[in-house]
Amino acid sequence: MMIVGEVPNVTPSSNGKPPPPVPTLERLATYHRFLVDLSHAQVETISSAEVERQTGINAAQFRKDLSYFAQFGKPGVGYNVVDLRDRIARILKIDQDQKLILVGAGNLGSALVGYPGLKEHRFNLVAVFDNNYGKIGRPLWNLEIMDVTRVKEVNQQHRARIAILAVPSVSAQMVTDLLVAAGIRAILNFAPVMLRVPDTVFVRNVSFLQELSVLSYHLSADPPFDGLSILRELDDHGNMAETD
Amino acid sequence: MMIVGEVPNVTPSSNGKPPPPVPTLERLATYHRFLVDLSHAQVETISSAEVERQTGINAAQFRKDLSYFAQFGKPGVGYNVVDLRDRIARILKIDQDQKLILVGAGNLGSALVGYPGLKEHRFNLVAVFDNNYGKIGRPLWNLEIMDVTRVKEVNQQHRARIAILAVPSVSAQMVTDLLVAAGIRAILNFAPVMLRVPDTVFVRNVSFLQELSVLSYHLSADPPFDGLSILRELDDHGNMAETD
DNA sequence: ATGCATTTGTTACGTATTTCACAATTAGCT
DNA sequence: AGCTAATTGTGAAATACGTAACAAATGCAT
Ligand SMILES: NC(=O)c1ccc[n+]([C@@H]2O[C@H](COP(=O)([O-])OP(=O)(O)OC[C@H]3O[C@@H](n4cnc5c(N)ncnc54)[C@H](O)[C@@H]3O)[C@@H](O)[C@H]2O)c1
Ligand SMILES: NC(=O)c1ccc[n+]([C@@H]2O[C@H](COP(=O)([O-])OP(=O)(O)OC[C@H]3O[C@@H](n4cnc5c(N)ncnc54)[C@H](O)[C@@H]3O)[C@@H](O)[C@H]2O)c1
Repeated sequence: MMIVGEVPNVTPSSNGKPPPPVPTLERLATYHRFLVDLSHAQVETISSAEVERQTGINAAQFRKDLSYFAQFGKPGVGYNVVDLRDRIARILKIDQDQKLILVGAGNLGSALVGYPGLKEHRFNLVAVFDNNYGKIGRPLWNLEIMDVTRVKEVNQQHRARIAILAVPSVSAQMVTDLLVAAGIRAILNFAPVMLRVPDTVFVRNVSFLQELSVLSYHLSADPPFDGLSILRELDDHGNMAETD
Repeated sequence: MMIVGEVPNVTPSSNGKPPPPVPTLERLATYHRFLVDLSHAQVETISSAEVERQTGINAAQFRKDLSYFAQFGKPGVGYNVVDLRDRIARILKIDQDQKLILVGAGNLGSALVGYPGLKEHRFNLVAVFDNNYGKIGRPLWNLEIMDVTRVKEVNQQHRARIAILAVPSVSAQMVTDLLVAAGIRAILNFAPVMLRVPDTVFVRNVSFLQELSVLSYHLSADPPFDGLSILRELDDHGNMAETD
């Protein structure tokens, strides 16, 4: 048994090479998004140095991240934007439709169900569940909210492997157990609790309160509001003037 | 100038000691939440070993995290739950009301405005902004949506230092510049883009698509849906049976 | 009061991740 | 074809982070 905060470092198709670090995988998704934008802007090729300039991610980091998978670029030239975009999509398996289910059709869950970014990344939300009888049977965007107790039965049809969990903290573990029993192998958890899952199941936690707390800490050295003194040093894009 | 993915490692009140790693700060927020729950359950004291059992975070890690700040526990006894909870709150500056503003009263923004967890952590949302004239002037929960062009003016009143950014990617940089000009020092960014900010401003990104992509990658070694074979090994809490 | 079982705080160690630095590769130019 | 400027891919060095191990501190039982 395992209690999960981070995803365990397992290699898909365990070969000889060292598995890519999880931070590399996270950045891969960032690169993908960035490359999508570049491709829309008709940019043909890009160098690692230019990636650094535009994203702030160190150029060597970018190259090393890619090196875990294959060779993508041409020395002296750079990377073909469309090619790299598609190859990263293949690595992350966001090049083909992937089914998702969601539990918890509340405030946050409803926002997620209507989020077009999911489709754009080929995540296909196929079912939404709740335990509130006032909600079950009602439509949410293009889906009908279903009884959470039917999740196993319903997922025998869909065979989704990823679930989004957007229920209150107190219910999160209970629902997780249902999801695991329904064959779910990966959970994106929005409740601020650590879930207990078998070690065959991956969990990633999203916690805004945690993020806000970290920001709050970082401000704690500062005066409550530094007035507008700093603003005099800023150009009209809000950036520091005169810095390289 | 700096383009931010992670928060730079600056110590509040730069003294001699090494600054706490950012992962430590993230876990601190997790401990705080956990301690709140324990205090509600009337638990008086807890040992690092028990923290490990209940959260999955290594006991030595827990002790080391705390050691960056002060001594909190008694050897042979453990930690006083309420005391530790409050001292972590002080470290993260979530022991006193902290003003927030939010830009982007869309799907996600609306869910966030109504999120009671904010108040519980003493984050006090004081103003909401949008650029859609159909929304400006309308109420959202207990606030009135204001014109984003007024953000600087309005924040001269409130003097909030933290902003939540929930606008579409294309607008994110533009709005960020307004926020910086309005004296905002920390941004929680939900748009899947890297923001350019002066290095006096902290940014943390929240990206579900990135999280989903990492999960997607981890499943890529597996068969599409591993049927129910695995379920035979699970007890009725969905946990692996017979694993230590 | 002493001894024992427990648990902390911290130093030392090990692993993971990032950054550096450079040989190797490519395209364009003459 | 050979030279040049640009840029990759990658081992090696540097940094950051996590884990283990243990002396010091505490409370409890006798
Ligand atoms: N709203 C936000 O902006 C926000 C932000 C950060 C984190 N979160 C977290 O996300 C989760 C959901 O937040 P929310 O604001 O949407 O809450 P909510 O109360 O609006 O929605 C929760 C939904 O879950 C359903 N639910 C409760 N128990 C259930 C169960 N056992 N099975 C199935 N469904 C069940 C409820 O009926 C409700 O529809 C919470 O854990 C919250 O802490 C929310
Ligand atoms: N909805 C989700 O569940 C979800 C999930 C992940 C990420 N996101 C991200 O969060 C952001 C918001 O998503 P959403 O679904 O709420 O979008 P949305 O379109 O529902 O809302 C965006 C809001 O921002 C406002 N806006 C646009 N330009 C603005 C500007 N220049 N100044 C002020 N306000 C402006 C719009 O009027 C709208 O009200 C997007 O970047 C999206 O990618 C959303």
